[in-house]
Amino acid sequence: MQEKAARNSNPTEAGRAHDVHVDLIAVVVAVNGYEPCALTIGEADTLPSGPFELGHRSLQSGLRTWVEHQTRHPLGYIEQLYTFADRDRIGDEPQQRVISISYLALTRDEQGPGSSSRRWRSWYDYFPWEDHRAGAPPLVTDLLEPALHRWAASAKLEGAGAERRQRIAVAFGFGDRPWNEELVLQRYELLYEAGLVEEAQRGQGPASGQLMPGRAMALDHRRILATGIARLRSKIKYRPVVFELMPPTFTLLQLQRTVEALAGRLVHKQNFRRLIEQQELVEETGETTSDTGGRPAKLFRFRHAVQAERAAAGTKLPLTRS
Amino acid sequence: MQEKAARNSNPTEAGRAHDVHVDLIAVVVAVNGYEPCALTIGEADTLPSGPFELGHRSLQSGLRTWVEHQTRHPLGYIEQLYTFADRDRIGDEPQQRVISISYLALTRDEQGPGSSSRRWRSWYDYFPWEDHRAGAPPLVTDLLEPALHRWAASAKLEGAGAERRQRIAVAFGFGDRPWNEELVLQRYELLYEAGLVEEAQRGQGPASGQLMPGRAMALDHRRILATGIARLRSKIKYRPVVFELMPPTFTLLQLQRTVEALAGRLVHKQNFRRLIEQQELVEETGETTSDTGGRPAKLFRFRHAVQAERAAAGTKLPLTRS
DNA sequence: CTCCATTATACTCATCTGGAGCATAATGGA
DNA sequence: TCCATTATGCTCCAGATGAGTATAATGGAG
Repeated sequence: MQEKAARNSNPTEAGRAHDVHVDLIAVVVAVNGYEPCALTIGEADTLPSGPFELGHRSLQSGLRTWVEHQTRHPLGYIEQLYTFADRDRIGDEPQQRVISISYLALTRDEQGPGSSSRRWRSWYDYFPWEDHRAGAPPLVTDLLEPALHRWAASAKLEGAGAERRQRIAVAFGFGDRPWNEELVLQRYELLYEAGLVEEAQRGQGPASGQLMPGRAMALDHRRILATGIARLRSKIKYRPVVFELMPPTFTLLQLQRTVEALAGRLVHKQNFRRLIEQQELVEETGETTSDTGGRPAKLFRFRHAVQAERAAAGTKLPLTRS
Repeated sequence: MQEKAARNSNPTEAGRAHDVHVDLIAVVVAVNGYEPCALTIGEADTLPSGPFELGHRSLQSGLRTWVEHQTRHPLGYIEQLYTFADRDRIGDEPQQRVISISYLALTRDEQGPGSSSRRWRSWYDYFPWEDHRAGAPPLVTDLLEPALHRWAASAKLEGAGAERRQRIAVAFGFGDRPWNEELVLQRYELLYEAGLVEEAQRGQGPASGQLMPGRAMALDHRRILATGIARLRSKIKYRPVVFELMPPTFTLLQLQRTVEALAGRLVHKQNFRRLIEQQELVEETGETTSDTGGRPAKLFRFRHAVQAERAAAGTKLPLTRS
């Protein structure tokens, strides 16, 4: 009844509202051996997914069902990423509309049974330009930068070249700009726009032009993966989500290496510890391990209590205290 | 073809994937007279919305079409909010599944023609407990706090009461905890869970128990509005989106009052200016106005260039510089 | 057994940033 | 002319952050 009130007052609505196919799709992340990995299925590079059905209690539970069926891998933390619809990028004419509701899930790779259909692959296989842990990869300055600048130079409209150059510089940190690890999606979309990734050339006949290194994925899955990486890189900075990827106990260096794997860049060791400890995110277990070589390291565990205690603001407004 | 690869490897898929009705729904925000307003339609408290159709080029353009048809109001900035599916909250049995893809849009109230079907209403009409510009509203301590604590006390399971009390304290800033203006959705959901808002009692027969002040909305629109407010309150802190709500030129105090209207709390005047100016978000027009009383104020305009120049990180990791 | 490479952990120091408040400058109206 | 009011500039202080130095435990090489 209220349903009606909500829809009536528009002109083109003449009963021809039509239904749409809805897919649930997951970016499942784990960090294995300090490599950040995404879960894929089949031989193709495909993210786990499946249609949203009547039987599903909710979007999340539907997603859980699909992923666990397809990969035999249980999911822990889940959050919604984004809802995509314009699949025209892939080049298939939309006879019927498909919508993809994407999710980010964090787990650990407990090697259970049934791992045949599941495959972890480092996300840097798909985005080799994103790993700056050993400094900017040569690939960036040797291949990406010149290719992107050629694309900028090929702009037809007045001023469009300069605008492209600026977008490129901001996204990739060229010139004296800083590298911003969060701009994963912007970088991928720039490369797509410049025709430098395989997905951009699908449906265009035989491959034309030079492609940048990095595995392609099915459909628009690489874009969805980029969205997930960007979200995670952003989120680790203001929410204690890294711990979803850690074993129950760990050393501070293990924690640091995991963060570095995700962020794709190195952090200052002493300051990292200070940050973690002053926020009281962890507590000592009392045990130590010398598996790491050198002086034995204390083992810590996540203080689950912080989840409830805090809500983590992130002020950037000069609020008044009183 | 790859489509197939993506869907084949799951067990329950036996051709019975079914289609779903997809609605696009908008939280359209403007600040009128320092009151943050949402756009509603009809007599009911309903957000503008309409079904996603084959004719729509993309989700966003579909949304634009609906909102502009329903309200004759052009939209500027748009971003996706969240995709909702579990309408069971409203109490209607799902014969068919409905999915709502919600968007946040920012505009200014240029009073054009055809405003009959449009209606701006302060979002504090719906969430009176969210306006802390004049300090915590009496409503919070006089009504909400006792009612929520009664609910916490009514918990059956062991420990559940304490857990509820903690959630309440964090969400509303009780005890010596700080008020966090971003937790709009958590607060609404707590009140919903506690049965203190009208929506929670729909389909439950005649109203039972005491309701908190604040207008209800159709369906789950109030939850969607809460999501939009939360997103906006968070976003103004790290992206220059306020300017979408400002006239072309403005004084710094006008800008400040607008931010305060959105955040629901006061900011420190001098520090606010410092923040704005050091980030070079605005530039002087060279003119002044004395409409404000007292010493005439300089007029500023937004430096649109910053959109391109920066990408705004938000580091919270102790990165190494080299 | 000693030395050394390696990792862990504790401090120090300079700088930056954000929260607060004081002081001075222009207005219009009483 | 005085005053209320708003605008705007500047100082101060405390806590957070970036960076580096110093010391503590290990295991393994010689």
